[in-house]
Amino acid sequence: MSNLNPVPFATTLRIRDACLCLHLQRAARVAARRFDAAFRPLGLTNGQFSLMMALNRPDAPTIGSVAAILAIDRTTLTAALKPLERRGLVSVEVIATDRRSRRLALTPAGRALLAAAVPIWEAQHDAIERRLAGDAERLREELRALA
Amino acid sequence: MSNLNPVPFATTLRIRDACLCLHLQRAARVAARRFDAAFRPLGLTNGQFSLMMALNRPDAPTIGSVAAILAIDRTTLTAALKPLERRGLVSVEVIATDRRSRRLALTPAGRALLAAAVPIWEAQHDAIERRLAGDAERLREELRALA
DNA sequence: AATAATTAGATTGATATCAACCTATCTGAC
DNA sequence: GTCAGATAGGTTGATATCAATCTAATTATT
Repeated sequence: MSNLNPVPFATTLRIRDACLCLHLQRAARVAARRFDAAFRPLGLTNGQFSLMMALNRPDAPTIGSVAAILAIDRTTLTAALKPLERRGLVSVEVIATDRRSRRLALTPAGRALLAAAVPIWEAQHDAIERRLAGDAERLREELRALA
Repeated sequence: MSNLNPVPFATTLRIRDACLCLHLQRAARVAARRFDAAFRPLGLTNGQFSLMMALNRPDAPTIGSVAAILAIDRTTLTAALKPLERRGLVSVEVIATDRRSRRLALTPAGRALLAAAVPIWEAQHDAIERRLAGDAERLREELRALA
């Protein structure tokens, strides 16, 4: 009885072609692998690069605000900070005026590593933009609309 | 010495605005959360849905071919199959003519669950396409070019 | 037929991701 | 000042992700 109404193969093909979620996951995985490979000499992943870049601002942000910027769960960010803290690249401090909050900042070593990563990002990003059929800015707009 | 050449804040802003990798990760995470929430009553994630859909074809595919379709590592697929096998939704069998390979197939229960998931996908996908500023097909083309 | 090279997956270890649930802290209403 | 509600994070458990490394099986070379 459980396969009286199976999904027709034509439906599978239609969904596989159309599913923006799958297309996004695929493209995100490929891009992540590319950047991960490029950053590997520095011992960074693409996510760690984006996280550290989000901390490179005049006023040290909190966990919640960085999680919102990266569109990740707060608990994911808590976990992601651990290896960076262990390596002395990032500091996490309770804020005195609101002891619930944490102030996130790059250490000098973190700033130095980030500076070394920027040229790698430039090269990879140029390569990726060249692969696009059309306008990179329009793609970014669509991705922003989805996020 | 390690922060003699820090990354200027302007560079941070430029990279954060431009980085396609970050934009992709963000959009992929948001889309994943939406579909995960929609599929939750069925106990499926977006990735499990895409995986099962990839198995819904006349000729049972192998691990390597499905990994290529989904653009995931073979070892990731090996791990992803485990919970679906445990739940009796997917079967994994050694192929007699090439005992290195595995034949992946949906079970009757898997086909039934997939059929129940399709209307949920339809609704979510309509909602996502409505959020796009422009043409969904052009976005898919760009994502295909990147993957 | 023996052996080298290739191919298909599995295992291990590390990080990533989130839901569900928890604690600590702050703010507002009274 | 107390207490309820809201807010900021942390912890746990499950799955996701990949690199590095391994085994088993097949194919190609000789």
